[in-house]
Amino acid sequence: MPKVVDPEARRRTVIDALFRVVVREGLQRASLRVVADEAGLNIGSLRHYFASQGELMDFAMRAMRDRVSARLERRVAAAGDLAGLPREERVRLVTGLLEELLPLDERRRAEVTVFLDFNGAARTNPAFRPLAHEVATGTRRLVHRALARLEQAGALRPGLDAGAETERLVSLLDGLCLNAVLHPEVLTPERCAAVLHAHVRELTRED
Amino acid sequence: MPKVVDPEARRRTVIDALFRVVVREGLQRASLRVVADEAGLNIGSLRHYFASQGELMDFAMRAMRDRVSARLERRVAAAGDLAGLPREERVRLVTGLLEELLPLDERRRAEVTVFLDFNGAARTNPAFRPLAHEVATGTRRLVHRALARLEQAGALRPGLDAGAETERLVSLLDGLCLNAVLHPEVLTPERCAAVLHAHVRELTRED
DNA sequence: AGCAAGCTATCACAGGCGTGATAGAAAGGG
DNA sequence: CCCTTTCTATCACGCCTGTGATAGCTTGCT
Repeated sequence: MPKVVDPEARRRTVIDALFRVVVREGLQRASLRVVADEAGLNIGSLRHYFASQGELMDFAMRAMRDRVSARLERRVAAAGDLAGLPREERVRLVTGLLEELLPLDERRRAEVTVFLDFNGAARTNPAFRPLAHEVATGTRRLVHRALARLEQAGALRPGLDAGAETERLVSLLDGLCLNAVLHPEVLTPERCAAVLHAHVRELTRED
Repeated sequence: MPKVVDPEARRRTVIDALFRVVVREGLQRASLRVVADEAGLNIGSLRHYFASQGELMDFAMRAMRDRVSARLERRVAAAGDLAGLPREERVRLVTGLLEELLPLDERRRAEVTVFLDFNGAARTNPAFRPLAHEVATGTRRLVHRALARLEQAGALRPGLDAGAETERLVSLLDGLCLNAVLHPEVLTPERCAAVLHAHVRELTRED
């Protein structure tokens, strides 16, 4: 009966425009008017799909989380059951999974940039806090499981506390993201990956 | 001839108010009117000491940098020449210096919070970029020197690349700051310090 | 054809922002 | 005392923001 537009697709183009604006000019510049312009839409049209600014932001950030976590789960699934794999293969797979969290190409760079801005905003914006908290615990769980899988294979150096190492690795990854996004000329993707590799190598080194 | 107010002191009270606002409500909420209210000043009065918003921000961020770097230099000076000190003493001093960069008490927590917001803004605000870059290279230099001092004492594990370890330690510190500020309930000051201690211990461990 | 629902486009309003301009108060030096 | 400089306090302007309201267009079903 109505028009022929797919609302799902429309919302996707809008939040893609939002992400472009956030990456280019920051979250605080992502007003309804600016995003609408970026999407080539009229603001009234945009508001037909997102009743309010809060709704837009909420939808966008959930979409971002879904996109990333889908990629991570795909990667985990592709790795399959690690049981029976040789030690080096496990280390390689786990490292690849952790690399997925770093801004090593343009796509991941954009995602990480948005996440950083969003997390920063979540500190003072109560509306963002639940999702930010969820993402934080989600990555912790992922990293913890990654370390646990190494431990199961006996690939982890003995005497390491899994909890403490999780915290260390999570903070290292976040710090790498931060520096790679804010100072890309000093922390290039190559150096970024190299630091992660060195860290994992140290965790899995046998004495 | 004029009034009796010390402009230096006035500016300090203003930027202290600014810092309080940034910590409590974020950098983007730190408008001239809000900061003036927080300082108990009229906006016109505030503008007598800071001609524009840019000037206020610039002054505030430089003041923050000066405050932190002064504390760091004091600490370095207090440590004095490390030559001749026993290995464990060196490690202890270096660890203490690095702890100065973490939000382990309210003062450092406020500083780190402001710095994170400021750095985030610097990504898209050209006016902030020079100072943000300077701070970033400054911490790198500090961390690099700290590691070098350990190396001089033979306290560093052999086979470590100083440059790579600097990058790793800087990112770890930044990540710890980020998580401690954004998720204080999961990364408490104690855990934060513990992670740093574990890292330094690992760097200085002999096999 | 015509109705209804989905969609696009605009207008208006209130509120916050930085800033230029300006007027008045305060206070020490002549 | 008064004059000059510093300081405080307000007003107004233009811009941008989110949002409520509304009118008009498009499209497909009956």
